[in-house]
Order: sequence, then C-alpha cells, then structure tokens
Amino acid sequence: MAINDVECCETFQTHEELLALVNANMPQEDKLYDLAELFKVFGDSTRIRILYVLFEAEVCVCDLAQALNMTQSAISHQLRILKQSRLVKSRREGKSVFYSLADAHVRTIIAQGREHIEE
Amino acid sequence: MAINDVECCETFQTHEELLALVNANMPQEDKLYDLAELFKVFGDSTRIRILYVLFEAEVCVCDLAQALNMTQSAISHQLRILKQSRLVKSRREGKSVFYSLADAHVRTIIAQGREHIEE
DNA sequence: TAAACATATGAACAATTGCTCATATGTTCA
DNA sequence: TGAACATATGAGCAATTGTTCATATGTTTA
Repeated sequence: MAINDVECCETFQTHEELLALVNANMPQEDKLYDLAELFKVFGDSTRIRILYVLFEAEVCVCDLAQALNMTQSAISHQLRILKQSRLVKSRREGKSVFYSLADAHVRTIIAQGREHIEE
Repeated sequence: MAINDVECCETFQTHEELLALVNANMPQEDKLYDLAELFKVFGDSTRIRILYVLFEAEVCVCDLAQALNMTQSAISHQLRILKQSRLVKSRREGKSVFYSLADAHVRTIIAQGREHIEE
C-alpha cells in the first residue's frame, strides 16, 4: 500500500488518482468564491425578473420598478448588485439611467437553468 | 394618448409594448421561484467544490469529506440540497452511498459561469 | 443480536441577505 | 440658483443560510 493512500469507508482505496484529478481541475480558491458569488446573483427571483425584462429591451429604473411593481429603491439596490457582477450595464440619458444586459452568458445561464427545472 | 399609457420619467411613453412583451415572455411566478432556488444551490462555494469533485468521478460521502477537508455532516447536508434540486443522484453500495452528477446541465451552467467571470 | 461503520438529520447559532425608510447625489429647466 | 425629478445608498430589521454538535437511521459482520 502506498504511503499516501487514505483509509476511507473501512477499505483502503487508492485515493491518489482522485485527489490528483481533483487538484488538477479544481479552480483556485478565489475563483470558486467568485463563481459562487456570481450564481448567488442569479439566486433571487427579483433579480431574475429584472433580467427577464432586460431580455426584451433597454429600460430605465422607474420602468423596471413599474413593470415589476416594486419600489424604486428596491430595484436600484438590485441593479447595483447586477452591475457589480457585470451582468448588466448602464447608460445615463438626462435624468434617467437605462440598463441593459452586459453579456450573452446571462441568457445561456438562465436558459440552461430553465431547461433543468423543466425536464 | 392611449388610456393604458403610463407616466414615467416625466415623459409619457407607450409602455404597452414593453409590458406586453414582458408579460408574454416572463415565466410564471412559481417558475421564477424555482429558477432562483436552483441558482441559489450553485451560490455556495462548498457545493461548487462538491460538483467539481463529481466532475471527475462518482464518490462516496467520506471521500468527499476528505477531498474537501470538511466534516461528514457538513457534506451530507449539502449533498441533500444538491439532490433535492436534482443536480446529483445517489446510489447505495453496502454501507457507503455514492454520489454522481445527475444532469448534463450542471457542467454547462458552471462552464458558462466560469466563462463569464474570466472574460 | 450487538458492535462498528457510513450516512442522514434536527436544533441552535452566527453570518448574510432583501427590503423599507430616509436621505444623498445627479440632472434639467424655469 | 432653486425647485422638481430620477437614481443611488446607508442604516436597520426580519428572514434565510451554512456550519457544528448530538444523535438517529441504515448496513455489515463477528
């Protein structure tokens, strides 16, 4: 038995291969954290609804608030989070700020999620 | 001005089109909730790490606990969540329970997320 | 059947999160 | 410049979440 083998489940298995594969393909700690942070952003139905509106058009904050029947403040807080994760971008036009999707990945990720829950 | 037009941003815009589009393509309330719940599952680095291990092989709970240097209880709680959302499946073999990916969407979703944060 | 092992789960606690409320910042126009 | 409008943001609170600890359930074997 190799010295690095690990006892597990009462048997002695060669975990070296698995651990080597895992170590080789597991992203760095900070990447894993960023990835989880990104999916956390998708993990709120208000933000998902905002993204669905942005699938259709570039809209200003008060349009979003009206379309989703929520306060301007609540929407603005969520847009901040969406913008920080670079899922949406903004453009000021006079007093209004227009938001739109920043990235094609947004649609793919939501589409895949939707496929998953519907199968 | 049509009676359904809405005042917003001090101008009177025709929001009918936008609202119609949004209503036509926005999933039902419960689908939105399910979608957010699904992405919440991806929104934790422990669960992401578990999925990365399962990318390589079917493994038992204590292997996962060792590979990720966490307690069996913590891993088991997380596996429960992953299983409830049908991202992993399990198979008992004697005293051990082996977990594996349940779905091809898992890889796609994580790959898209990774592309997003790395661009 | 009893002991040992592998896994699952309920309770509890600290940490995080989404909203509200109040207010600040930024822009336009009289 | 000051008033009105659009958006952003900090503080606070209730609700949710990930882990730990203790213990329950399920399986094998002596």
